[in-house]
Order: sequence, then C-alpha cells, then structure tokens
Amino acid sequence: MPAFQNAFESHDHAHCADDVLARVRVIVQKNKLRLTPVRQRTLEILLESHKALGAYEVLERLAAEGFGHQPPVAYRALDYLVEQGLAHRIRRLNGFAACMYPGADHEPAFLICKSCDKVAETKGSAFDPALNQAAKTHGFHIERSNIEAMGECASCKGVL
Amino acid sequence: MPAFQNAFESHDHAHCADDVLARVRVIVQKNKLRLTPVRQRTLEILLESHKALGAYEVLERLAAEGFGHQPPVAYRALDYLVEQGLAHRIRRLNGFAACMYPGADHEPAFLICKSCDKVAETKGSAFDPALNQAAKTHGFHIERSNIEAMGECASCKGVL
DNA sequence: GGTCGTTATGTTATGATATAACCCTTTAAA
DNA sequence: TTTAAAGGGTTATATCATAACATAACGACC
Ligand SMILES: [Zn+2]
Ligand SMILES: [Zn+2]
Ligand SMILES: [Zn+2]
Ligand SMILES: [Zn+2]
Repeated sequence: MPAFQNAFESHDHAHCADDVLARVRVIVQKNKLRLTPVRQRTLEILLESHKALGAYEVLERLAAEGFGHQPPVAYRALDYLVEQGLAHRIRRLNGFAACMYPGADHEPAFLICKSCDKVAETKGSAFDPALNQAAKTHGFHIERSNIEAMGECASCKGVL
Repeated sequence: MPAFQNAFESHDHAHCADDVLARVRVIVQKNKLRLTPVRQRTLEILLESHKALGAYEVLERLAAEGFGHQPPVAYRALDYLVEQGLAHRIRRLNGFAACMYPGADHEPAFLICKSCDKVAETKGSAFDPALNQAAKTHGFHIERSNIEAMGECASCKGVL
C-alpha cells in the first residue's frame, strides 16, 4: 500500500503516477486485461496530473502521438478504462480521471477544487450510510454511487 | 411536513406535486422570488413525473405552450430554478428534476432506477461522514456535494 | 407619471460533448 | 489454419450547452 498523497499539495508526482501504474500492471496480469497501446497511453495521459481531462483533450494528445484523430478513439479507450475500474468519469467536469486506487474495490468519491480544478479521489469503501438508509426506505437496490464534492483546496484558499 | 412519498411506487402524484408547489409558493413569498410564467411552467413540467427531464424535452413543452423555441429559454428557466434550490441537476442523466424538499436546506442525493428512469430524492441534511473525513484529511473545504446512486427500484426488480 | 438601471425573454449562431455505423486489422481460440 | 471476437480507424451525426445580441418588462426613485 502506497503512502497517502494529497493531490492538492505539491508532491513527487512522477513517483505518485508510477506507483499507480505499477498497481495497474498487477491488475492487468491478474485479470488478463488487454491494455493495448492506445489504452495504456490514455491512462498515462490521465495520470500526468491530478486534473480531470475531457475526452477531446485526451484525443488531441493521442492524435499528436500517432493514434487516431476521431472522437471514438478517445471515447473507446476511456470507456474501457472506466469499465475496468482503471479510470473514473467525473460528470460534473465532463471529464475523466485515472483511478488512484486501482484494484481497491471502492465507491469512488471526489473532491473537486473550483479554483485549481484538481481532483482528489477518496478511497471510501462503502456507500454513504444516509444513502443506504434512504435506499432501504425506498426499497431500492444501489449498484453504483457517485459522489462529487465541489469546494476549494487548502492551497487555493491560502492564495486568495 | 408532508407524508413521505415513494417516488418508485404508484401514489397520488397530483397531490404529491401540488404539495411541492404549495411549499414553493411559500418560499417565493418569503424570498421575494420572481417566479415568472416560464419559470413556473418549467417547474410544473418537471413536477409532472418523477423522471429527470433533459433541457430539450422541457424546451419542446415550453415551445408548444407559446414560450420561446430556442435552447436558452429552457436553460435559463432551469438554471434559475436550480439556483433558487427549486430544482436539481442530475448530471448522470444530463437532466433536471424538481426539488422534492424545497426550502429544506439539504444536500441532495438521488436514487436513479436504471430500468424505469425514475429518480427519488433523499432528504439527507449533511455531507457523507466519510466524505467529510476525507475533506478534513485533504484540507479541503466542501461547498456542495452531489450524490447520485444508480440501481434498480423494487417495482422494476419485481417485474424482472 | 416619467426616468433609468436591472432583470427577463426572445433571437441567431456556435461550441462542446458523445455516439452510430461502417470497414479493415489484430488477436486468440478452436 | 481457419474463424469468431475484439480492437481501432474512419465519416457522419446526435445531443447537450452557451455566447452574444436586441427588445421588452419591471421596479426603484424623483
Ligand atoms: Zn500525484
Ligand atoms: Zn485548488
Ligand atoms: Zn409523486
Ligand atoms: Zn424502476
């Protein structure tokens, strides 16, 4: 288990990203995933920063590197990563972010800084208890939940 | 306080919607809101069902009733309702739903049935404790949070 | 009531996001 | 080595959202 990295603070991000990639490689082996060149590069691009990227931003990068130039190229790679739990979709930003806890079987939740646009993923493992309670009351079976919190990170708050 | 209505079960929805509208009227008075004809109709349209509506679906309805025919007409009315807390945006569905607890100062959370597309809003009042904890760890100040849970309602599960 | 800044509502045009449908290539299984 | 399934490229189009501008209604004030 890696040391906790605060996405909002400056840190050795190369190490931070490599660490995720190392865990991804294990999962790829274990689950016999086909992490093809486009998919691999897409994941690496997402891992370059703690910001969520739009599909078209990813596409630009891929195209510049010799992959296809059309939207489905990016969407397919991104969708695959999301399906495999290696990336998450951040609806509020119409964007995608690499999963920081691949293989950890968690309900993703995100802290999104409105000032610097960085995104931190939290590794909660279960659903919000209040949500669970509500589901029970409604007779509803939750399969997936998405939590996106908007606010401001400490670094940005300090600057203001 | 109105009786709890399970959005997924059949119920006296006319009463359910009227009840919300009654509470909206109080808020409009109290906060001196300008619930103009387009805005009022937009809210009523959202209240017709427990499904989230896309902006263009709302627009179609408004246009048919003599209001403007262009997207900004719908988006402006919807954005206003959201700003005033009378409606919520459901990012996962690219849609909007009337707030079922107007004036109740709550962090909205939604249960979305993948089969019948109905949406139930829960009246949790505070942030997810795990999310709060994560925010604390990250030195992050949460302003708003959105919780959207996908799954299946009891009615639909029974049918399958 | 008339003046005037603010808010509201309509328009046209465009931007941004996402998917459908098709074709050929690669992969891995029989 | 044949063959079905998955991948990756294309063109075209669907869907969602906003920018920019013009006119009309409102409301505070004199
Ligand atoms: Zn990092
Ligand atoms: Zn920040
Ligand atoms: Zn109802
Ligand atoms: Zn249902």
